[in-house]
Amino acid sequence: MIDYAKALNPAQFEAATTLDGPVLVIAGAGSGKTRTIIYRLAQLVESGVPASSILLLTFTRKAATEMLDRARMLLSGVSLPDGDFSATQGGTFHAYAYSVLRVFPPEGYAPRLTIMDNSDVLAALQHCREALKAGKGDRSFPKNQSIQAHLSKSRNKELSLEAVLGREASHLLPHAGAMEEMGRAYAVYKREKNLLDYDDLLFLLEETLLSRPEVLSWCRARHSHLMVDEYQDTNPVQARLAALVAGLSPETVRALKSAGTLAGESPRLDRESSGNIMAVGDDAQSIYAFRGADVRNILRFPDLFPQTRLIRLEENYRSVQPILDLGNAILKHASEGFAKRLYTRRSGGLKPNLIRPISDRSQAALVAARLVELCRIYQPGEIAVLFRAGFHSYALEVHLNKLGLRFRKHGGIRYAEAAHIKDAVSFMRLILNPLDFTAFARMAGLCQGIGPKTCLKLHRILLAGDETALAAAAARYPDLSEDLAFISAMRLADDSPASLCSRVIEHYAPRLRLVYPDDYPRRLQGLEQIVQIASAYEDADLFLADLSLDDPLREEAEGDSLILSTIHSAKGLEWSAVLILDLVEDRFPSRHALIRPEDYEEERRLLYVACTRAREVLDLYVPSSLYDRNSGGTIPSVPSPFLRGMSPSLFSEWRENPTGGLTEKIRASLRREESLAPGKATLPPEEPEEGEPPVDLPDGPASPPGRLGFCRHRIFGRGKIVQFLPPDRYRVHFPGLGLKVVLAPYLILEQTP
DNA sequence: CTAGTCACTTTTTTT
DNA sequence: AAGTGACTAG
Repeated sequence: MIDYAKALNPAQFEAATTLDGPVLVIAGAGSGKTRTIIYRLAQLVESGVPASSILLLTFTRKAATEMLDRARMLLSGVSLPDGDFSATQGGTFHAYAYSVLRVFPPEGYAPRLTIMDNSDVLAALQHCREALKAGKGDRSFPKNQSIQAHLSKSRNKELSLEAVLGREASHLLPHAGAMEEMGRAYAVYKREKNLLDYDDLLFLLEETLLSRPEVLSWCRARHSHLMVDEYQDTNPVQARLAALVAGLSPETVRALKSAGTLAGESPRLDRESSGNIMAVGDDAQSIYAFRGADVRNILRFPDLFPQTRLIRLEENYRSVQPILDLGNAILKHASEGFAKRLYTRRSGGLKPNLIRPISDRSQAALVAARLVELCRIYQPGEIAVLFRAGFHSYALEVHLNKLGLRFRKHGGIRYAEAAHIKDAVSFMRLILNPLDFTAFARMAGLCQGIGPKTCLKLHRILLAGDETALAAAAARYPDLSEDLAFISAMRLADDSPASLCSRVIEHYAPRLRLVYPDDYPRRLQGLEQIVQIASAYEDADLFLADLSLDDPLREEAEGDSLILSTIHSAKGLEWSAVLILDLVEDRFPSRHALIRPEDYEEERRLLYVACTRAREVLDLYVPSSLYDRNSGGTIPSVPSPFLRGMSPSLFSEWRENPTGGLTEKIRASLRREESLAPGKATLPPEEPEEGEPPVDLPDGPASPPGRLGFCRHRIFGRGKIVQFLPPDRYRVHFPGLGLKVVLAPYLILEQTP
């Protein structure tokens, strides 16, 4: 038997041994959350709950399998009726939704559903755009990328498109009608072709569970115990799905859906259900609001389940105290007061390093040198470089390649979205789903002489279902004829996913050689890899779904590679040494997050998440200048407002000297140093200083008189209004921060005498 | 209609 | 650095 009381602290013990009823665990960063979940799994199985009745929803399937592996190790040697955790299902909400919808296809859909990834959606939107002639010749019309982002946001946040645009892209409001029209065309497109996008998975599952009691019962019977990790990052549908499966009545969920909250209503559990749900999360680590996640979900969990037992894990086992001090300092300035203070019993530890390279170019060199140094102390897999956005690491990647340092990049481009993989996959998709126009277009487009128009024509023939007519039309294009013959042969073959895969590659390889003559071998190797992965599957459609949902191709040898990762992809992970890049304004916080206070706060939590990934070493890089692709030169940068004004005692400060070495700076804060520099005013975000804005500002076109003058902004402080941008924005110059465009409601105008 | 070239912007984060 | 739009020659 496992000695749970010995292995866990009292709070963890309580969480791991509370097996019935709703539980909410608020787990601070590094507080042993994973450990607690693992022990609870073990405890559940020990107490006789079949492993197959436990559903573990996490943010990646990798996180789920990792937990299950560790649980299996824990229970090895303990003989149990059903100790095999492979029976436990775990993964994302999306993967779970697919697993149900696959068994119960929604009304109007054929049983074999194909899941679209990002680029498939863009291709589909392009198609709709052409069909509708939307925004033709209009340069101000949004790009597909942006249309996709806003349509999806509108669904996930459950707001009208207009509301979403009004909040974050009001310049697109004139196009709201056309965008909505495209959205409708896109919905029709998906349905006709039997395709689902990521959002459909969630909403169609909800629709199914609400309208078909037998499916709901099936789900509840299948999984009596539900655990949801990273609950602070669930969006409203996800929260409703979890609540439904856990036993909340469909009526209650409907009320929740229409009102957004349960005002006055008292939630009801269905009698048949167990109400066994454990939500785990940390409101201070909520970083997915951009895709509709709502922190209020975790705060209101007890309203949904009134009998909820609330457990807090507060002791930190991960980081040394100086790192926690910085984390606490970051949260201290947060506008919503998180009553949170991380502490550890670990004593000692180094202060985080605050390093100021001369430019972002030299930052890459310094980081690379530092990584070499750290590799002498830690395994490469114990070291990570984190950054705000995928492209921030490009310069570093070049350097690492030059030095021959192996690294793995997390986040950014997905392996499964590489062109050659998508090519091969589109053959497989077409074999499974003849209606999949997206795949058809991709395949046909590979053939010489076929463009978008021909493609459309051919597909129309294909839809009519006349095989001979299609063959006749394709006769003009020998490549295509071959492809079609190959596909119909494969449809009859009924191969295993792996052999299907290898036969597709065999067929596609000559084409690959023509299209990518330069790196043909590398790409072919990448393709062979997917055969390996496919061999783990019994059903080809499951394999393809996972390819879109989980990117299993990303797995590679770990341990001997450094990790480069976006902060979002670093969620839930930890390393001995963590280096954070580009802590300067415009990059971190991202320039997109400066307009609305709530976005700005999310950036702050993002930095908090990044810092709390580190166990022992934490380096923060603040380059003094950034390469500017417009001018071709470098421009001075402003340190991130999250760091300005922080006590210098939190850091060891280093400055790059002209020879490329580092000099330690003793007890001088960024802020002091900056205000010593002549002519450069500094404006710490939370306590703005008064400063005369420069007079030689570019003046905008004529604006209503009397409206210009000075104003205040909660984050940026006092600034001079330079230009009024109808209908509701101002261009304002903030001393030390430069020009910003700000929404009028966030400004307090000063009276001009 | 396709396919190639050129200039231009755009670019957060994920399922 | 990649994707997009416009333009032109076949």
